[in-house]
Amino acid sequence: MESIFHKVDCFHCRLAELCLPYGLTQEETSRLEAIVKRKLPIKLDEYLYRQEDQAQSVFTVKSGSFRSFILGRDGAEQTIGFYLPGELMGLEALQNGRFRCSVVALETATVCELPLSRLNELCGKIPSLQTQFMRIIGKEIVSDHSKIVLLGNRSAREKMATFLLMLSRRYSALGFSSTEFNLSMRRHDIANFLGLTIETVSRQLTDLSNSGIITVKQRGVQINKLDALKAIVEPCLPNHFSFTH
Amino acid sequence: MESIFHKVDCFHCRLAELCLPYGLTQEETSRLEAIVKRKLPIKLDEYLYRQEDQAQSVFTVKSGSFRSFILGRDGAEQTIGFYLPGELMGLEALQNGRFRCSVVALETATVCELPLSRLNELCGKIPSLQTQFMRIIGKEIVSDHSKIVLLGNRSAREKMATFLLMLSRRYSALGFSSTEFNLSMRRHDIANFLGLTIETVSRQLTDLSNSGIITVKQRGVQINKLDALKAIVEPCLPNHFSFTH
DNA sequence: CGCTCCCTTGAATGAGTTCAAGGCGCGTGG
DNA sequence: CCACGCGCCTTGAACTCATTCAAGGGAGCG
Repeated sequence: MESIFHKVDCFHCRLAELCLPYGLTQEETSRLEAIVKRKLPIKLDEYLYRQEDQAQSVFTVKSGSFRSFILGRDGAEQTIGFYLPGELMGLEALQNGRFRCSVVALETATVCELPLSRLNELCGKIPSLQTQFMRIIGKEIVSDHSKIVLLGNRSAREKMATFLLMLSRRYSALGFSSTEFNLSMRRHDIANFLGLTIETVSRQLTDLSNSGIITVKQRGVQINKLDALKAIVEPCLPNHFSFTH
Repeated sequence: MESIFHKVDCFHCRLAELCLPYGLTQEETSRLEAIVKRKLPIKLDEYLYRQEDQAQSVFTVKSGSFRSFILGRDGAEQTIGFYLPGELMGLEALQNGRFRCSVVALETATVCELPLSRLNELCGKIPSLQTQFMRIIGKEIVSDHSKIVLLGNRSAREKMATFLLMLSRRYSALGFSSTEFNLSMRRHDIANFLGLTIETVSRQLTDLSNSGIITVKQRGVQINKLDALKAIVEPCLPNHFSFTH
């Protein structure tokens, strides 16, 4: 039974420096480790949690990827974001202890579960954990603001290019190739996230492909002209922002 | 000189229960009060802070209102949000101590300045302050997600109706009328916030006005048929959300 | 009175959507 | 091993909602 759970070992986790243990001593890390709950792997299209669930915990992605979305009364979804390894999910629950969106796995994935009560408690005791938690929260807010900018006034082409560059950037931060990766999400998810239709996303991808900037093969994407892609996006970026790694 | 500064008295502040002191004892409140810095009033179109400024503090609105926006390299602005009394500004600085957007006053306004280092410190000492800070952060994240939903897949009419209802709701939480208020922002700001053009906003307002749902007179808005306005928006809302007060 | 800024209105244009059809890859079952 | 079906994606053509372009109105202020 034990073997199907992933091991909790924050200190040796390759994601530690993107995650809560960043900046903690080995001793502090093991105190954090002690509150992490093990969890069974989550399979494609399974829910990690659902909108309106009572929230006891937040979660970090250990492997695989997730999509979060909000469901309207009319049944329409709006995808809020995608989560890659090292990223923290469920922060919206800080408001009142309820999740305000649903999260599903885009592929088989594992997570670390962090009970909120114990995490808060520990933050009071370990100042550098408190600091790092705040940094992660700040990052979430900054990232949400970028999404607002993206959705607000950008053309389909700019949205698509930005989306690819954001992924490239995040994969590269994880030590993967920044020019070649697989999209774990469906076209439908991308479209919904970008505020476009699936047809528009498809057309944008073929356009970018036809101009030689990228190569698309199913879910696989290869960026051939990173500069050209950046050139599409650059004028929209705030000065403080850069896709240069 | 002293008289042009507003007095810091969190315990008697009418906004206390929307703000950080909520849930604190009188003694705890005065400890919080002690770290609040006085600040000169900010006039129309003046900056509270600018994108890329070093961030020593976060701010709560004491009176008046603000607009936050991100400036792109091409000079294009994207309005991120509007702030009314009791709301906390600058949380994005938690990421790395820099502001990631600019904030300008929409009218003469006053703020309470909270130095981040001292606030963090105090959060470690007062658990209920830590809790309330987290609640406010959670609220910010939830609100950003609502904006993403709003910008993602909504028609101009839905956007406009949602915008008016959001304001109505927030004014009512402040003890003002939920059916009659003045817009402190220009049409341009509304348009930019909603991802529309100024002309479209203008047309939507006249449409709503022509159908008798609202009355518009310059910046003044009166909601005549709250239900009709809600009916435009309802189908898009998540189940957990309600404009009922 | 004559500016300027802010907002409204009308008509033409266009980017993205909608509708419709077809293709491709993959798993299942004959 | 092939045939079939299904989910996912692409492509084309018509349409539509919001934008763009252009002009004018009205409040506030020197």
